[in-house]
Amino acid sequence: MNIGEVAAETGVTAKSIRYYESINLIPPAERTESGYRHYTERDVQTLHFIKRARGLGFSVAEVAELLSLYRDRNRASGEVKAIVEARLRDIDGKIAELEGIRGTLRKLADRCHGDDRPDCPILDDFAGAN
Amino acid sequence: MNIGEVAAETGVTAKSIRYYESINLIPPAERTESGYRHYTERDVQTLHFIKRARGLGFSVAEVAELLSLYRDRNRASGEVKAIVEARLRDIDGKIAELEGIRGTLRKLADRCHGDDRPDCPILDDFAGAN
DNA sequence: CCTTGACCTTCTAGTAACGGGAAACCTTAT
DNA sequence: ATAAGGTTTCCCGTTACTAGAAGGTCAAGG
Repeated sequence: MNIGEVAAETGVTAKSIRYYESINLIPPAERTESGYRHYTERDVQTLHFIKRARGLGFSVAEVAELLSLYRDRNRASGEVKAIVEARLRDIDGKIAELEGIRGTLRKLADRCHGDDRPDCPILDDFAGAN
Repeated sequence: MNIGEVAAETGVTAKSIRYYESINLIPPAERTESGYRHYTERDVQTLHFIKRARGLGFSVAEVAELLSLYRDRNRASGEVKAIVEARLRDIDGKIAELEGIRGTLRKLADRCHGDDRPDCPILDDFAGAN
């Protein structure tokens, strides 16, 4: 398969596939005589793995770790779980932060009448008024 | 005040202050004879405003809009509120996305024993096993 | 055989919002 | 006078790509 077919099948763009190759997330693809990249079913599976992990918010660096654990038939599942737990803590922190912000903004927005008048508690707050 | 003093007082780094000037978020600072930037109390207030808005997750572009509304004594509070409501929708979307991911990862992590054995439902999932 | 259009190749530049660090200049204190 | 510490500009690096340019390749149709 060439890169376009793989892109269509995996949902990873050709640009991204080349990018992943350039940063060594995936090994360099085989080339046809004319220089086109050529992929096997195994490469497609790897890209599915990457897409899934990226979709769950893992950074490319984390995906690289996960992939290397995936390829190591002797890995300890504890290592994988540790990465996932770290990501979960990260997510919990982000959700908490966003909820805090949401609470603040919700209160400010509710106190702003939001019409043509210039009076605005939101801007007053940002400007430091109490 | 020097840039360093302003940085200390506002919590915005000198680097960021120069950056904000470079992108015209704030007007160019006055300069002393020798070229040092010189700030007034008003500049400090503006930076407090920026810091507050950035801390609530508004992009620099949004902060620029908010600042210009803040400076316009005739603005309609509705414009401000619209920006905040848009940000709130954005936050709701992000929280929902993160909660979805969290649910998925939580389930996967709970099914992984996380010890020295290689067997790992997390990697199985990423690899496409059902 | 030639052309056309859809692919493919590499390369560069841009994105958001700065942080790091270099080289050179200024200020303040001793 | 000199040392320490602040400031200046400038360029690179960060994340994970996307956009686009210039040019080679492949398959189909006339």
